[in-house]
Amino acid sequence: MSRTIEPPTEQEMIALEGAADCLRTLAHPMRLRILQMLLKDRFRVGELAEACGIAPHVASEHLRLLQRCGFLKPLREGRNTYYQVIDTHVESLLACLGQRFDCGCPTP
Amino acid sequence: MSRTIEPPTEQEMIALEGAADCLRTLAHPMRLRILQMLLKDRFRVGELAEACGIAPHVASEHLRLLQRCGFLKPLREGRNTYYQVIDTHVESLLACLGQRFDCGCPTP
DNA sequence: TTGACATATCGTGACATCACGATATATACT
DNA sequence: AGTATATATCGTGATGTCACGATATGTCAA
Repeated sequence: MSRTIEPPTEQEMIALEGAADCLRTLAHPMRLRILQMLLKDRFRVGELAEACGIAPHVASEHLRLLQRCGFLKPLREGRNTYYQVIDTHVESLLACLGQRFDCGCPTP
Repeated sequence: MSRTIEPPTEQEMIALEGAADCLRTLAHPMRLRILQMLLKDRFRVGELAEACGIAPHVASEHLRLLQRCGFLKPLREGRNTYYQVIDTHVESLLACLGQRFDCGCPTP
């Protein structure tokens, strides 16, 4: 009946908080769609906004959040900003999601 | 420069919303820890609470949320309730997370 | 039946997230 | 310089999440 059960260590807590932070960032339909697209190609903010049916400045905010988690990197070209995925784990995460739902990485 | 860009269809939106819902549920340090533990063994509510350093009724609430996403199933035995993982995708999802952070599925 | 234990639910207040409009910056074109 | 385009940032109000205390249900044991 009694198993040795320990509360989480400081280190464990930090890792869990980090993972939860990233998941919270992923946990938005439009941010998922943005990542979906960026896994296939690079896109400008305006294009992503259009593809999500949202205003450009809202897309910009989503991109800022995704960037903060280290998923994306902006690449400025003239007055356009292209975003691209720089985290290799994003692809496998979205692939896992795609197995459970009809989204994530649409593997053709 | 111009690519054909379509706003998301109704069906895509539903899939994305569903995925985001589940991610939002996963996106909590204690829920992640609960899933970690339940992937290895079955535990009672009180044990999970102790392992997370939280009050039993708070753990119960987390379990309810995880259950609502179809991750868990309760198994009543007397006055104890054991929870177990019933979604096969949880393991691979947590494994992906574990690769990026020092958590998820601690594969020994 | 009464009391103790395990779990679940409810109401509440603190705090975070979200999208919007307005505005700011930065670059290109003329 | 002056204007248009592309992104980014800021302030705000609506809505959602979280943990807490109090309370309810459900089960065993005496």
